Amino acid sequence: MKATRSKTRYLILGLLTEGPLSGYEIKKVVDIRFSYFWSESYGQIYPELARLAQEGLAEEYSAEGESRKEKKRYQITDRGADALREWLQLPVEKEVVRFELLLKLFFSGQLPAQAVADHIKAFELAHKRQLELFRRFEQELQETRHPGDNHEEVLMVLLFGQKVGSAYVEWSQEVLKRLEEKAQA
Amino acid sequence: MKATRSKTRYLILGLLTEGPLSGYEIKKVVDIRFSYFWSESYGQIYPELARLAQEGLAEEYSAEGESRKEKKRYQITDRGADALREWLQLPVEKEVVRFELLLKLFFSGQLPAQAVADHIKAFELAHKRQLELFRRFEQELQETRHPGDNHEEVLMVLLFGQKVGSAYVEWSQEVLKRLEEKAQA
DNA sequence: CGGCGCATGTAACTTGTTACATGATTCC
DNA sequence: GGAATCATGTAACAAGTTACATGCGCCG
Repeated sequence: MKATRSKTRYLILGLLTEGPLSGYEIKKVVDIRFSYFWSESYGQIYPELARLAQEGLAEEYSAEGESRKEKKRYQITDRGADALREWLQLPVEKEVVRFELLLKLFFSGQLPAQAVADHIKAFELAHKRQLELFRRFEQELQETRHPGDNHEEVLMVLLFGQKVGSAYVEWSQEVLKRLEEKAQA
Repeated sequence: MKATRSKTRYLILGLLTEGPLSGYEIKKVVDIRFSYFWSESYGQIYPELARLAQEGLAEEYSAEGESRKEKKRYQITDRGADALREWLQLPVEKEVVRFELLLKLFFSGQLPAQAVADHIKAFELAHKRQLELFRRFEQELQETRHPGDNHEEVLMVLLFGQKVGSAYVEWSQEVLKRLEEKAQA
């Protein structure tokens, strides 16, 4: 059974439903907007765009007014939109996560207590910062919303980041407390 | 820069600190105990065990009393323990997560509301079940604890699963509520 | 005109999964 | 005796990252 087809193509098709984009722009959007739940590299994006074009799910787009060459934008085709919808309806595969931090915590008996605490603190700090970014992004969103966009969806995805991020931070604080108690015992 | 070395070897070394194990047993432990934050396949484990043995970080272990052949257990060497400790102290790399569910939610404008709700419900159910498993595992732990084991560490890792799992479930419920409101509007 | 950011792409590599081959042992 | 599970391993493939090559256009 070939369970997994790469999801890169559907990410691309999804983004193209909002308008034509180049490979470079796709990478930008993913890095900036999706960073907390997705990632893609150029090595994935460019070949996949070429495949999509070859299979007729996307096609090169030439702007009317703009004679800007050197920017190869693609737009989605009807067949591409069908393929996207089909995939959207398929059940979500079990997500595979790998938390190096938890591995290190699990085996931290081999280590001075301070070293583990440092790992946890770094994790806590990173996610506190991320929560701050979420907060700012949410405000930004409230100011620019207008009907017809996918605002509600964006907010629900954002809420995921916020809820999970908060759980990370709370957990960090609880664990740091326990590590301290343990050190004093 | 070659940032990432595979972490499989450190997982193995970590498990071997608690006693000799075979490849098959390692897979079992990871599947049962680590499933919510780690995964490994035989295709990773067996070759890595061979490499560890070749590099002198682990070695084949022959049980004294047991003449059970067909079971190739490995034990960690001093050099292996050093390598593990060294890795444990290195900063944790940024975890890469990919949530297909969020991708589908993000693009769900292309889809009937019911289809998205089904995805969320499946996610909610899966994590509710997982929380139930956590609860049972925690009880089991309380009954079998004794000094010298890595009980505190196990509990802290478990707490992560519980906190994050709860966040997943809460988020699901909030999103389902929003989807319903949206459908009625 | 030099450097930086924009932009496209690819080749080499690493990582990881899956499917298969093979055989022993256990339990019904 | 047949099914399930224990057990080890590998080969083929899929997925994904990184580093590099290349060149344009703009700004100071």
